Amino acid sequence: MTHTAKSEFLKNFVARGYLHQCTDLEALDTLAGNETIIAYTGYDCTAPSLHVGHLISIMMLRLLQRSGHKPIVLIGGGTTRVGDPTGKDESRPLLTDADINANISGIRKAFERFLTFGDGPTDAIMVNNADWLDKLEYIPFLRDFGTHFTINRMLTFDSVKLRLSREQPMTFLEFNYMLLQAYDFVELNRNYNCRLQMGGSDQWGNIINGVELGRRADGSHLFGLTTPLLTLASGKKMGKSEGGAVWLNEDMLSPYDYWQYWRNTEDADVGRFLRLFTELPLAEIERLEQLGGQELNEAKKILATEATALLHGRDAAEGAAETARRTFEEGASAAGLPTIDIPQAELDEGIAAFELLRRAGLCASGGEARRLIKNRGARLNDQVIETDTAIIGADDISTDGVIKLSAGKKRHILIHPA
RNA sequence: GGAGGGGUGCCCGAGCGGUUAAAGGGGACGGGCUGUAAACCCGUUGGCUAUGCCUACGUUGGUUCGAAUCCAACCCCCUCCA
Repeated sequence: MTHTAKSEFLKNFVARGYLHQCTDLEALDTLAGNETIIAYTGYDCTAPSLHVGHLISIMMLRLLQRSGHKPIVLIGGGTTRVGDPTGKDESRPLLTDADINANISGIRKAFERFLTFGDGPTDAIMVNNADWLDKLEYIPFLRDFGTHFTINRMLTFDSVKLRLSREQPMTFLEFNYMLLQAYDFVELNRNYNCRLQMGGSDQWGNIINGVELGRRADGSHLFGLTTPLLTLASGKKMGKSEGGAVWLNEDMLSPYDYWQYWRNTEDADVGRFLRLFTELPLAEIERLEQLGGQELNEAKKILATEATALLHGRDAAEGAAETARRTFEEGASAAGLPTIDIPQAELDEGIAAFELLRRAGLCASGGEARRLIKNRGARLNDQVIETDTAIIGADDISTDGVIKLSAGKKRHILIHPA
């Protein structure tokens, strides 16, 4: 990696820490300096929303667009029906077409926050590989493209090799995944003049296949670019918050909880995350990551607000910051915390504490709630709940007209009588 | 088709007739220390309108006072052979 990037896009790409591997950095840099690159990243639609694990690649597409190039978001409506075996020991359960379509519309939402879609030369477009994969004819496909793959080579790919070496089954369906994904690149190149595929480092093998297939089938010079696999400084996997996955869609994770996720970044990750997940100037980031000890918390708040603003908008981000400030720094039951409605009549009657914790979504079951209370981790209006059968009722409504229910120090819910 | 090995809780994995809601580890959650961090220490970890009841060791049936543990059939996975 001795090449020093000159193009706007790759200069920033490298400086902000997105680069892991590239098939031909020098040639890509030249291309980026001379013309508008059309590039794509593929997304499986196995869940109704993307999550923070996808964020680095979304930011990468955003950077691409802001550098004057054109992003294509490829939704894997077709490949999801096959299932990417990469990094998995077991086949995924096959999703129904209805599930897949519902997931596609959920996923679309997040992209609209980060990219500008439209018909212009650098406007992003979204395509679904089901549009061409579903129509493939078996024999013609095998004759046109199957001849460019040898089983010998396919067996050397990690996605296959790992599965086999661990004596886990891999079906022929899954084995075909890499052909189909490679074919996507060829299809996008032919129809949209797409030259570059980007993705996480775990997709390197799949990306290379596409690049090679394009060269063999069409003689095209295609490029692949990957980002590093992100793990936390402590070695843990990224993307868990108190209570589950960090989804991008607002209906699955509130802006407040999203803000909290970034606020709780480990010290050692702050600089890296500021570069990857915000658009603050690099000089500013360098200053922030110099902060030591407790002062680093200021940098974390900025990270949280900037990252949240990109996804949920500036207002929501500042609102979340303010709610957090009042909750954590003043210990108040700040408005803006996630809220649920409970009918006034039920509150008048009184609800058992364990039951309310479950209804509020703070605990998955009544038993879990009882344990939480036993461990002195449940609080009602900031007072520890002593017994699991305690009754919460209208008397507990504070002067703000709500009841604040907490599980641990960080998870709070406001109960609103309705 | 044949021979052998195997299917245990969120995951890995012990148990191989009763004291087993099932060792141990991981993960997760809560508490402590801190800075809403990491590391570390402690606790919890099937469900329920709960001193009891229900569900659970691939499935179904059987033996037994009693089965995750023994038997039978079936399903699935792995390895070798054809």
